[in-house]
Amino acid sequence: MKSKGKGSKRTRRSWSEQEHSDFQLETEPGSSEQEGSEASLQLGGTWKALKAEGSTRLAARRRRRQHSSAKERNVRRLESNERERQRMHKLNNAFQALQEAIPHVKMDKKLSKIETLTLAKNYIKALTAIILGMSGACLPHEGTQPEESPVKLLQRYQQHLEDDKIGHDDLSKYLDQIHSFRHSS
DNA sequence: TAGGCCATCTGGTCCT
DNA sequence: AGGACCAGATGGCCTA
Repeated sequence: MKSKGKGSKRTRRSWSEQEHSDFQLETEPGSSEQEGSEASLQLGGTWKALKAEGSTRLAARRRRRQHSSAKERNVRRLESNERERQRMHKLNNAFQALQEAIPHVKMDKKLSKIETLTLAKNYIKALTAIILGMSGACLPHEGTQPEESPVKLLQRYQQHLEDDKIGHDDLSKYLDQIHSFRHSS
């Protein structure tokens, strides 16, 4: 895993750190909040949200915001930041769990998020191909049964574990990917 | 040094 | 109304 200085992530000027300069701009009632928001959007280079929004909602939100003081908004923003941080941490934990659920990967290297998703997708496809192949082999009729429940498929898979019927394209693809990850690390 | 990846902040929208 | 979710922006760290 990459060693990333966690403390250094807060080097960007935060909302609360900007509060004094921002609040000084709020001298004219009714103009400060929205203008500040638009200015930040302009600086950010995105007008998508503004274009998409109706004027009614905008006005409602503007009224709502004007009722709260700068201090209250500051507190809500900080709370909101903390919630977002926790949400992202949970998301990262889920990514970590997913990575550990993929065999032959967790000991090798830290996968990026896109690598984790791609590998998991291929792994699922490989397992699905194997299970479908096995279930098809022991069915009385030709072909597979798409309507068969995953539970039944899993049961068939468990019944035929000792048959070792491996060798599908998806599995090869998955194994190739594992191999490339190992060699790239 | 450029590019990839990431954490965090932020404002908007959706949902309960 | 407030929290969850989302996407854009920003800046730091790491590696080729």
